[in-house]
Amino acid sequence: MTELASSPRHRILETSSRLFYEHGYHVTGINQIISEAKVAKASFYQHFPSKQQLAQTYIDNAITAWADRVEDKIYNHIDPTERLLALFIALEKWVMSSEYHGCWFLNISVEFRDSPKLTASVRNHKDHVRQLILKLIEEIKIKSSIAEIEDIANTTYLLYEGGLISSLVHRDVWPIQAARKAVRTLIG
Amino acid sequence: MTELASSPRHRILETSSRLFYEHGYHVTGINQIISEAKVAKASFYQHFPSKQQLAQTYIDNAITAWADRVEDKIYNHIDPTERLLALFIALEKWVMSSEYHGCWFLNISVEFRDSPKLTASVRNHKDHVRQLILKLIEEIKIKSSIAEIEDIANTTYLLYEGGLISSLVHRDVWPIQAARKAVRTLIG
Amino acid sequence: MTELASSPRHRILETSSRLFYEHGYHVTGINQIISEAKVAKASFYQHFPSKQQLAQTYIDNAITAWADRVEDKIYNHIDPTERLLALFIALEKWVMSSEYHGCWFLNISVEFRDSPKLTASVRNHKDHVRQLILKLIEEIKIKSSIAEIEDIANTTYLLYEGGLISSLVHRDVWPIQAARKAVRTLIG
Amino acid sequence: MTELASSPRHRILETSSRLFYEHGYHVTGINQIISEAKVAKASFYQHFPSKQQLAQTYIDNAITAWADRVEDKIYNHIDPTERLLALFIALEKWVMSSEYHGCWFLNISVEFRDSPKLTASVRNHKDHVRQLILKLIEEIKIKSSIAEIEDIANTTYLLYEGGLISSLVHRDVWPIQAARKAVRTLIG
DNA sequence: CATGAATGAGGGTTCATTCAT
DNA sequence: GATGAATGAACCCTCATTCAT
Repeated sequence: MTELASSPRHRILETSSRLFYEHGYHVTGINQIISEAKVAKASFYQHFPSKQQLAQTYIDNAITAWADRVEDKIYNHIDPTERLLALFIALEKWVMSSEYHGCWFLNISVEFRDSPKLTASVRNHKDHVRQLILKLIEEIKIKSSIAEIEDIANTTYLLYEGGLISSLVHRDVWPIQAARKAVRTLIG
Repeated sequence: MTELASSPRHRILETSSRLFYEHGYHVTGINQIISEAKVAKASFYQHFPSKQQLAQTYIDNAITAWADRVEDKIYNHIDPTERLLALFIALEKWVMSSEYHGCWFLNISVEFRDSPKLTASVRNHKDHVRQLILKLIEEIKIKSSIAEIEDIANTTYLLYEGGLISSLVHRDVWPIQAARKAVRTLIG
Repeated sequence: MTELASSPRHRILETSSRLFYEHGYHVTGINQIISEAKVAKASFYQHFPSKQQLAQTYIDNAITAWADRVEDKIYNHIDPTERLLALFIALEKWVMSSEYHGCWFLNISVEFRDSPKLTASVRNHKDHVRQLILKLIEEIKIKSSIAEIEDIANTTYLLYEGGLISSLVHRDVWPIQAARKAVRTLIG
Repeated sequence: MTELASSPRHRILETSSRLFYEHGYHVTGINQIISEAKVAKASFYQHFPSKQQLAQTYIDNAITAWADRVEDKIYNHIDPTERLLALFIALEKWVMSSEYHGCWFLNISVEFRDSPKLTASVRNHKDHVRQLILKLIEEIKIKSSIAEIEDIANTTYLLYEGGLISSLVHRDVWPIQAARKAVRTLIG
């Protein structure tokens, strides 16, 4: 941590992250952010040149935080299969916590379909997710061909993403549970 | 047809649908809509009581249009398996047309995560999609148990949704192709 | 009566009179009038060239109606003093009916301080009221000098007007009752 | 003084007070106010949350200013009777200045007959005026009974209010002069 | 480094009025 | 004579941003 918990910059980031995630970028105004973060308006622009730039920082931070959290969950386990399933179980808990407002990154992709830079960040992140899944599948199916492994990885990735978005749509945990079940069957 | 192609109401609907889909609801202003639809501002409000209500109409129309288009594509085929795959193939064509800006309904779900009414419309629609897939799977796997069929339907649905959202994220057709391949394997 | 009770013109007049009186001219829109009067918009403009012109008609009608109503109340009595007091008693009943929203004419004078034509109508009307009071005082104080009678008439008029406006301000009947008491004392 | 004469807030208040008084609240738009006050639109809303709230501030200020001005005029005199009449004389001068557009407070009561908060402010103010008159009458009629004093106070108050509103209606100073004459007679 | 006042452009909505039928 | 669709201007208000201190 390079910044104190109560630094203005930190408060802006915390507050805006919460608001962007819960309600969306476009419906969240600067005034709401600075008011809830208890920061002066000019202070905001001292730390972030624009709202758009804040969004970029928000994404970058979210990507890092995701990686940290998920790697924790995964490498708690030793068994390769359990490592893969940990991905789904973590998501289940999150969805059930009723603070789920969709996937941070998919939401951004949708809200910023016009912004090449931000969508590229999300694309890169999701590519990493796919690589991670691929690596985990490799550990599980060590005897399978590369092509087969890639197919399973893609399928797993799509089930994961389908679970992410459908849990938002249906406001229920069943999609991510169904995804886990399908993956379980898939990897034998 | 109750309205001529050039009626103001029709033009508003066409224009706003395009803009909402391509760029999003919140970044599209009334001024942009009426200017591109070549309609006076008060004419807009003669036909729609509010921008929010226009969004609701937009969704309802999109749901109807989706059903029409998809049932066409599906029931062109006789073979049950081809019927199911037609769902994916149609999507592939759409994504490849480079006019793909994500799923109309998932986008709405994300952009309106705070609006219970609109998200309910999308949820209902996606439930219908799931029912449709279930029906198609039933035709294919006539000998399987209900539980098995339901699992396959859920998996297929999640792959479809995963393909929809991932095609937007990656701006590529591979996700929906991978989904089709997985479904092909799944239904044997 | 030159018009049927349900003619469009009549309905417009009835509705707008009620709305203008209860809420005011400027806060009452054409749309509200035609909607409550169940009249098409173009029909409205067939009968009245403008909203302003409707206001003029509204005033003129109100003035006539006032004269009709008041002369009724007054000439029910024979005793000159009771005739004068009838003016106040009628007002008391109106204020107590809790449908009192101020004096039709004073309200107009205030709401249209910029419009010479409408304020002139009200001024003429109030001059008539003053003449009426003068005539009634003359009947009562037949032995007094003209100057004395004029003073009493002016005082009575001012008490009446003060009662009218103060009943609105205080939303209570006491002002008009106090005015009546003062007049009673005044005329001995 | 907490604000310089040329502060935006001050200019908004000065301009809107003038416009509200001269032409009325509902016919005065925000655009007119900010244009004449030479203030940006957003600056307006930095100082006042809404036009309605500006009206409330306008009333409160007018009430304070009234009290200041009137107490000045009254307590310039020592003789109790002259103190009471000073109330009427001040009004005469104002009406004759030809900048008279009615009583600030009565105008508000009429224009905002639907707004309980604003009418309550006016009602309170007018109650204070009545108390002030009562106090002045007490000083004059020290030998009279309480009931008698109250009657005289009420009558004086109603004559004052009648003079206020009738000076607007007739666009002439005679009503307030007649009111003064009546009060003169009344207090003997 | 931190601030609150000030801003231009635009947000969504409603106004009184006119037009074609 | 009656209608509902269409209009330009104006409504009140909020946006992301900058400036002077």
